[in-house]
Amino acid sequence: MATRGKQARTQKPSDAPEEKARYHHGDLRQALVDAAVTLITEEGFGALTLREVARRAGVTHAAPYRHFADKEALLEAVAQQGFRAMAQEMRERMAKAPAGPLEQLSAAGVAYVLFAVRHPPHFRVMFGPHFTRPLQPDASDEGTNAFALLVRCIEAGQAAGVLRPGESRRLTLAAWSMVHGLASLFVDRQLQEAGQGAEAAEALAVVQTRLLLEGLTRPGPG
Amino acid sequence: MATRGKQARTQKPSDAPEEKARYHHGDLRQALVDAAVTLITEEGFGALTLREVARRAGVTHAAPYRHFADKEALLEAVAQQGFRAMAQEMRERMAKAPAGPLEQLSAAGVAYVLFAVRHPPHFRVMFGPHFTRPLQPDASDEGTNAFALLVRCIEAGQAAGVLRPGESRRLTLAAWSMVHGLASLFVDRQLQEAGQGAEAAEALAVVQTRLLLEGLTRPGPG
DNA sequence: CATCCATGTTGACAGCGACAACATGCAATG
DNA sequence: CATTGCATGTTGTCGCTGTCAACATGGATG
Repeated sequence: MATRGKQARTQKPSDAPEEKARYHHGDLRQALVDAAVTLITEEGFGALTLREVARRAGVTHAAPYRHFADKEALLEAVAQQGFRAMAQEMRERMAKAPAGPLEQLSAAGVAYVLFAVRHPPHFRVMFGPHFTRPLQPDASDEGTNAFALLVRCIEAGQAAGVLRPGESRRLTLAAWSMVHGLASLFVDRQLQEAGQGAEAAEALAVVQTRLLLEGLTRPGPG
Repeated sequence: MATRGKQARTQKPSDAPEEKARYHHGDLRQALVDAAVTLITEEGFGALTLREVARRAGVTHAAPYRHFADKEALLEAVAQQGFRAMAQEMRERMAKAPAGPLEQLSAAGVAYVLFAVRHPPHFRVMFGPHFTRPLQPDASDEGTNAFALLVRCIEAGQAAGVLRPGESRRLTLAAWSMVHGLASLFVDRQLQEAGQGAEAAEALAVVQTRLLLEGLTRPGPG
């Protein structure tokens, strides 16, 4: 959405095989991705049609096939964009938070939930039932992997002695399940009572993150 | 799936307006629901077609419209069946668990995750992005509401003094988020490393439930 | 036995995903 | 600058789908 802009025009095509979209339309590939997201936002998944996406991008119904093998490939691009954006938002919020491991973990979790609330189409495509083939490895590599960020927070907290020791993946899975569940419930409109805005989601995420850290059981005497 | 069987045949149609399916086919309405679930399981959501569902039920392509207003109405029936089945499985597992509030809560959570793992199509339809209109109230009323079961467990635990006091809905949301997130991650194949079987899911759900109760932070001295 | 109406069928239409054949225009090459 | 190649976009087509209207059928009711 923000990190777009035209690419360098003097580059050889063989240098950047992924960004080959600047001929007639300018950047049809990205325009199609954006149109798909807008369409899902406005009309829902049932209205997501390759032909309508093409219409909104101002091209004919077969033009998308020059950039995507099929409808699913377009959704894969949406998912990849989503994974990148989510990881970036998490990193940004963590940078603004205090340096402590618990604060970093909380920031990561809140950012995870907030991304889902602010970008429901991306979140749903990323984790929804829309893919028949597994997502390309690029969608889960280092720079775009939110899970890796959680793992690092957890291990830092264990190293600092503020988190329960043991297999870090267990703790990570607990944190991931919590924020993913909260995000899913928001996106799937199961939490209407709690309010729909990003502020409500943020407040809820903060509270729930703390609950996860401290546990549901009654705190010991003292 | 199991609780089917032909309904009483001597009943007046006006007495049971919901179960009006036993004329030519016998019970086409339920057969269509079952065929839809099977089709999703075998071929994925992309292959879910009213015409294919009709084919598998042995009727022509327009027959489903005598039982469902449109494709979405068929999915609504799948979701309702799912909500009922999930609540029932949770009740059954809670009945087999010890009577303590924590044990009951754990049983409810584990059953929630297990339902999702064992019935992915139902779970995805129930919480997925497939509906343009909100689910019928029947899908979220008493007998079919898993959330209500969680609330009762939480409040019982608070009354017994073993759970943190305060707004019960906050604790309930934490528990719901955890199990819903775990279930979603399983169903959406984000947890391949942890194994795919129901046993792996059950073990993981038990561990994660305990982690939620006790918290991620290091237990105090003593 | 006669009738009615819920249930199932047939036929049709517009829209969709996907492919093949064709048209266009940038850009590298001379 | 003119030529040419190939990435990009267009047109036309196919089978399939969701949905509707008109029609056929046969159990239940009298």
